[in-house]
Amino acid sequence: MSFTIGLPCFMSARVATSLNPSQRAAVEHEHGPLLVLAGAGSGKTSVVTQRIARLIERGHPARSILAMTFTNKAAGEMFERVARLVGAQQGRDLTVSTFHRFGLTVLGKETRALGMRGTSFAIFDQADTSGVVREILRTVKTGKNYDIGAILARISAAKNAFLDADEWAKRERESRGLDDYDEIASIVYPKYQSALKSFQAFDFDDLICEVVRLWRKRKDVLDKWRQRYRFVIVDEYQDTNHAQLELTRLLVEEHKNVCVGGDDDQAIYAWRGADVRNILDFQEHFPGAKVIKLEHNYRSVGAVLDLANAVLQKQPGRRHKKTLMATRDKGPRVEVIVAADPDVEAAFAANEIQKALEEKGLRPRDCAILYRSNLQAQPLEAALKERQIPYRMIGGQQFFERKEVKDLLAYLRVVLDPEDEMALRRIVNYPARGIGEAALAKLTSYATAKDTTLWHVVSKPYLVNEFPAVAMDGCRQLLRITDGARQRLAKGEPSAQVLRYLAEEIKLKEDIIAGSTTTPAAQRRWNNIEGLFVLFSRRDEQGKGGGEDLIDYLRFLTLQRDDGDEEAEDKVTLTTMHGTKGLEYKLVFVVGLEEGLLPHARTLGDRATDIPLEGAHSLDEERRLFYVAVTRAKDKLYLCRSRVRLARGKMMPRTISRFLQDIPPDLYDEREVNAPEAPPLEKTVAGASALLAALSSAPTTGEAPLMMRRRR
DNA sequence: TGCTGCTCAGTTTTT
DNA sequence: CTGAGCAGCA
Repeated sequence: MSFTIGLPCFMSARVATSLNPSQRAAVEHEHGPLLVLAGAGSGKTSVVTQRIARLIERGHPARSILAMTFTNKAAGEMFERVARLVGAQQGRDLTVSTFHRFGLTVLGKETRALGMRGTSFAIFDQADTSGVVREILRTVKTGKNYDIGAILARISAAKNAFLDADEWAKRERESRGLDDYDEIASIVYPKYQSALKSFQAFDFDDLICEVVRLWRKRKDVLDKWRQRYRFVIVDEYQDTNHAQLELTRLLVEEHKNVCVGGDDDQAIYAWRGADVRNILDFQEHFPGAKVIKLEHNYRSVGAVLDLANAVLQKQPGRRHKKTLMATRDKGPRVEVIVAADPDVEAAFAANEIQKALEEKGLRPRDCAILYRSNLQAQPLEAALKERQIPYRMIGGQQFFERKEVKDLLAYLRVVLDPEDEMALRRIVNYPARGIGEAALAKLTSYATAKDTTLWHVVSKPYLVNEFPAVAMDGCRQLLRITDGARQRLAKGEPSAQVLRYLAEEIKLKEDIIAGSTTTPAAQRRWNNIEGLFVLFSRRDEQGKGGGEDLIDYLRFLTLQRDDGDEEAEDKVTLTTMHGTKGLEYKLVFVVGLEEGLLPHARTLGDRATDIPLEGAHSLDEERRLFYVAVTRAKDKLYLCRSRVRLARGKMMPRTISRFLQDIPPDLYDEREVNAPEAPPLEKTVAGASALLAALSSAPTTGEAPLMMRRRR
C-alpha cells in the first residue's frame, strides 16, 4: 500500500492552460442561462473562475459581475483566482460574496426603502434567535419542554417559502398534517417576527428573504440592482434554497445572464432548507437554458473513483445522470480499517499521517481526517497532539459564538450603537451590577410605555418609579464604562485599544478565571479574547476607522465563521464531512463509518422534532454525504470504523455502516487494527525534542496540560 | 438579586 | 458524561 507523490498526481494541477471541450464550452458561454453540471473533481470552480475572467476579457466591466458562493471561504478563493487571471486591477470591482453577505449589503444600502427608522440594524445569530424563542415560549407558558431548534427550523421553512404563520400552517396541514411542533411553531412565529422587528434585527433568513420582498415591492429598487449586475454566477447551486432562487430569478429576469454550477449528487444541505429541485428544475426556472456536463474527474486516482461511483450506485432516482470518468491511473487501493476502539482508530490515522509525512514527503496540509460529527474530533485531536503533528480543526463551536467573545463584542456594539438592544440586554448586568430580572423588567416596561429605547432609560434610570438604588448605581457604572470607550473611539484610539479598555473595565479576565472549572479552560477562553485583540489590531493597521466602519465590520463578523484566516497554514485538516465540500487532499481518512453515525441516528428514527422533508429522503442525503467525503481524496483513501464507541458515557458495540456494506468488496482491502500503536516518539531525535519543547511551553500552573488528561 | 445545586435532557450538519 | 436550564434558597 504505497502511493507515490509526484508522478501522475500533478495531473490535478490541471486547469488554466488545458481545457476539455465541455469545459471550454462553459468558459466561452456568454449570454443566457447556463447550468454547469459538474461532477466531483471535474474542475468546476476553475471553469467558473475562468468564465468570469473571460467575461472581463470580453470587455464586460468587472463591476457588473456578481458571483455568489456558499461560504466566505469559497468566495475569497474565487476572488483570488479571478484576480490572478485578470490582474488585481481588473478584478478589484468584481463582486464575489455569499448570498447572505450580498443580502446584507443590499439591506444596508436600502434602509430607507425598507422604511426603517435610522440606518442601524442588528443581525441575530442562532444564539440570539434561540434566546428570542425561549423568551416567547416562557410567555406562552406551554408547560412542555420544546426543542427550540425544531421550532426555529419550522419558522425558517415558512420564511423561505414567503408564508406567514397561517398560510404556512394551512399548507402543511394539507400536505402532511400537523404535529406538535408545527402547532407551537405557528404560534411562536408571529411573535418571533414582531420581536425581531422591535429589536430592529434580521436573522440569517431575513438577509435573503427581506431582499426578495423589497425587490418585489419596489420595482425601482430592483431596477437599480439589475442595472448594476448584468452577469450573475452561482456556485454550489444544489445547496440553494427557495428564497435564494427567488433572489437570483428576480435579479436576472431581464438579461437572463445567469450561470450556475453544481452537482445534485453532492446535495447535502436539505436539512437546512436547501432544495435540490432548484438544480433539477433549472431548465424550467430559466427557459432556454444551456446545460453542460463535466464528467471527467481530474482529482482522484481510479481506485477512489471506482469506490465513489459504487457509493452512488445505490442512489435511487438521480435526475441528472452523470458518470465520472477517471483521467488518472488506478493508484493505490482503498483501505478499510476496522479498529478496536476510537482511540485505536485515531492512533491509526495519526500514525499513517506521520509515516506519510516522514517517508513520502507529504506536507501536513495534504492530509485530512473527516468525520460526521464534531464529537468525534476529540480522540483524533489527542492522537495528533501526542505525535506533535500540526492540525487545525474546522467547525465546532464558532469563535464568534463563544460566550466571552460575544460578551466583549456586545460591549463594543453598545458603545457604537446604543440602540442595539440585544447587545445591551446581554451586558446590562454583566458583570453583575444589581440590574436583575426585576430591575430590567422595570426598565423595559418604562421604555415601552414612553415609547423610547431601552438605552434611553438606562441612561436616565432616575425617571423610573421606585427603581432600586443598587440598580441605579449599576446603570451609572455601565454608563461610565461605555462613555469612556466612546470617548476613546472619538479621540481616534484604535479599536483594539478600546476593546482592551473594555475588557479591563469589566474585569473580563478575572471573570473568566473565576468561571472556568480548569486552568487550561480559562487559558483557552482568555486566548480567545487575546485573539480578538489581534484581529482588531490587524484591522486597525489597515487604517480602518471607527464609527460606521466598525459597525459594518461587526455585522460582517456575525456572518463570518473562522476558518482560521491563515490560509497557507501547513496543517492537517480535521473537519466534518459537511465542512469539507469543495476541498481536496492527497491523503484522506473518513472515520466512524458506523450505523448511527453515518447514517446518523437522527436521520434514521423519525423524531418528532424533524421536519419531514418533501421529495428528499434524509437517508439519501447521508449517502451523498459519504460520496462527498470519499471524493475529497486525490491519492489515497482510508475508510475507518470502530468496533465500539462511547455513547451516553458507556462503551457500546457498533455495527458497520450500511453504506460501507453496500460497496463491492473487490474495490477495497480490509484490515483489522487492534493494539493502539504507540506513538513512535523515541524513533527520531526531532520527535523527542519536539516533545520537550511542547512540555516546556505547557502552562506552568501546576495543572496537567490538556493533552495528558484523556487516558484510559 | 444571585448563587448553588439539582435535574433533565441529549446528543448533526451551518450561513 | 457533559452541559444547559431551572427552581429554590440565602
